[in-house]
Amino acid sequence: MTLPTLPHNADSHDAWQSATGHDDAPEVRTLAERVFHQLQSAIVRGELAPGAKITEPGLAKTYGISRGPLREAMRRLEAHRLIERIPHVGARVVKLSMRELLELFDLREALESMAARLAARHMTAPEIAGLRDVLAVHERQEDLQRDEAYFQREGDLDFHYCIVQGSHNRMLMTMLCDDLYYLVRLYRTQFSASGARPQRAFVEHHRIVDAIEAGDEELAELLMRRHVSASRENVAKHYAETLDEEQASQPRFEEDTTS
Amino acid sequence: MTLPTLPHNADSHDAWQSATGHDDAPEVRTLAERVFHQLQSAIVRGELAPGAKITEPGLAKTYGISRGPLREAMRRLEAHRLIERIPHVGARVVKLSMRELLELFDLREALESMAARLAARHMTAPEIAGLRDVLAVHERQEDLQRDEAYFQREGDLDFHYCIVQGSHNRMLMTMLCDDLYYLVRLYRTQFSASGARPQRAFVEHHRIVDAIEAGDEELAELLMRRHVSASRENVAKHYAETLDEEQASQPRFEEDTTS
DNA sequence: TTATTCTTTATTGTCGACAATTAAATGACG
DNA sequence: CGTCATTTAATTGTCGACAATAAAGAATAA
Repeated sequence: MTLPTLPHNADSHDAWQSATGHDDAPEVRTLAERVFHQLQSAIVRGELAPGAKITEPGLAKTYGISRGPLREAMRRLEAHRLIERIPHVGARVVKLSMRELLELFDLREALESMAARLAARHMTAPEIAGLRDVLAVHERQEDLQRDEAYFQREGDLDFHYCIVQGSHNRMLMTMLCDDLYYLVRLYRTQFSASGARPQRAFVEHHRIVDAIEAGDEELAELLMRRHVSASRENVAKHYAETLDEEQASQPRFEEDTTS
Repeated sequence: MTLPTLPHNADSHDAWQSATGHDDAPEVRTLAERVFHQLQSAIVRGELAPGAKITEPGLAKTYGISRGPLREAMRRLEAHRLIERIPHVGARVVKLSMRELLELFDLREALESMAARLAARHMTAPEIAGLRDVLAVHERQEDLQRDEAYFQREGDLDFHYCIVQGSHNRMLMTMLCDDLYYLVRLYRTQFSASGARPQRAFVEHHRIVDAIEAGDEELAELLMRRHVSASRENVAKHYAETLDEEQASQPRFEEDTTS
């Protein structure tokens, strides 16, 4: 075996460790990454309509870059399930069906309940304090603008975001925060989700934090599970008719808005 | 190699629906896809050593293609967490640490227990019959080559694969079968995993199928949870010393084997 | 000798052009 | 008039070359 005569080992190895993508500063060192974030934001905000066709020349012209970086950005969007691609055909912004939305809730129920359990096991005192602060901020916001504002923007996700963060499980964090939460946000814009059960969700959040603070893994998991499940049932009931309309309406294609 | 006969879907809309990636025929319609599968197989089989540096010109020359398709394949590998990339620096085959391996088990516990619950709810009679067949095949194989062969190859994964399939949840199927299971297989080659609890796992598998056949969601979920958790504890105990060795051994870099 | 700076070299990021494939448009035929 | 084959247009897949960046090595000064 040859001697490790590489003096740069230590530094670069640490660099690889921290390269898993959870730095505070988002990755914007290349054109492809910048366009990826721009497109991701545009899709989640609804600026690119669900089902809209995406053409590479169109977007390349829009963002003033070549097709090379754009294709890489689109590959990442496809991996995050924000667009769908077919070889030699093209790409479209993903259009969540009711079925897929419910599937998404099942995933969240499984993963976030696990996150809550791990959070109850691993969260430190200052982390829990920070979580309380998040809830306090939400309380003021809710007190300010009354009803059904809690779920509207990032507020609710902030809470779940912190829980996942507290699980200290990097893979779980990546999977939920980097992948699924963008789909959740997309659904909210797509279904113009007026979640509309603010105070109840708010109470549930508090209960979950209580369980985490008490270190009660079982309870934290159970409460989070109910919380997500209740949200799922709420959506399923509220949009029961949407499922029918969806089947009835023809698969009308959104036109390309880029060229 | 035979030329891939492409099953051409007539209705383009159905094509979009089925484009989520669960066709029986793997997607090999483009160079990038072909190289992606080749690299994926090479990594999982250990032909590309964990931590080995990957250079684009090297691989492009090896596979006889340009850097364009290769970069797309690498992007997909990165999304599947089989390689790690740093802008302007390069890519390496992922090197699972013990911590990440245990994190992976937590994920599997959450997702597969949910899959078992959903399977108990949604699996049809013929699907359950097929699952029994899988177990029967395993029984013969185990009967043939006695010990610790069950976990070695695809055998164990086949079972879990079928359960996930039975959940009828597309997102769950994608997440487990297309993403995580390749990491699991990678870990087995990387840690040369002699799982070594064949008959017990075999019994557990049977119990799980029983619960699913009975339609007992709660029990199926609980048993699958215990099953994965037991596997996790088994690995954690068996490789408790590996964690120390890992910290002790210098982060020796695997050299590039492509050029 | 050791640390620092500069040079060199190799790899990655980006671009424009060409080839392959698909979907739509046009025309012929029953 | 409807159906099928052919042509046409546009988009995607692929390639090679150039520019930008970072790591490795050489040279200089303390």
